[in-house]
Amino acid sequence: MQDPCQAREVLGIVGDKWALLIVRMLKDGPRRFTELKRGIDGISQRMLTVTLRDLERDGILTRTVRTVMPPHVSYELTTMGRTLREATAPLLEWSITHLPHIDAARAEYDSR
Amino acid sequence: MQDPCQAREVLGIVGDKWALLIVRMLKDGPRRFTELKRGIDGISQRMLTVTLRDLERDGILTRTVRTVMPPHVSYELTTMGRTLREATAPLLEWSITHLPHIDAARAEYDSR
DNA sequence: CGGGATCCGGCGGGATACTG
DNA sequence: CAGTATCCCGCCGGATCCCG
Repeated sequence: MQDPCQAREVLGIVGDKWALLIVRMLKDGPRRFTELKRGIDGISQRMLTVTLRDLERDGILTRTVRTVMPPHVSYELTTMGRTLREATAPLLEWSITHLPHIDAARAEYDSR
Repeated sequence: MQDPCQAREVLGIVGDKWALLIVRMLKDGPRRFTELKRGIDGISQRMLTVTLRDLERDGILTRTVRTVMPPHVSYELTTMGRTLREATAPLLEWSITHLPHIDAARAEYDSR
């Protein structure tokens, strides 16, 4: 709670603008690569791949490959991933409720 | 809760790796520029200025200037800023408790 | 003290083409 | 379908100098 250095490391995960969106998309169970790509508006296939690898490396999610044709790869939150998802839930709720205020504040700031 | 587009906008704030650290530093009341610079390890003067401006623009904090010599500028969370701080608290707690696990997961992943 | 202005190097990340 | 590989541009952000 009082160690800023530790907090900084985690912001390497959380600060990634795609990571939290991926974690959020996995909250109701495993998803396939293409499902994630369709569900996360604007993400390139490259960034989806890279971010998924990072999250797998960090132990946030697991990658399961079914070697058939066509391939079938699914991603699922680990136990730790689910706790992360819970920890970020308040933040996402905050987002929804306060975005109008933020937009208003910006508009007013810019008008000066 | 179910609008990913809105969530993305807020990640513009949260995704900034310095923003949350600044918000966190202001949780116990107003701080001066130099206090923040000293308190946030590794931040450059430029990024501190830029990030503070952005947060002011978004209505997260206020900037108060006392025109004396030497100048005295203090930053303080707005009401909305304090709610953001509360919303991010679980995430910071999560950080502290899970960082060892993340490091372990990384080490194991890299060893393969 | 708390910035603003400028320069510039690195890399984040998009677009495209190719594979098992 | 789920990637990898390559190219390449933009801008993030550090370093430095100046100012009220």
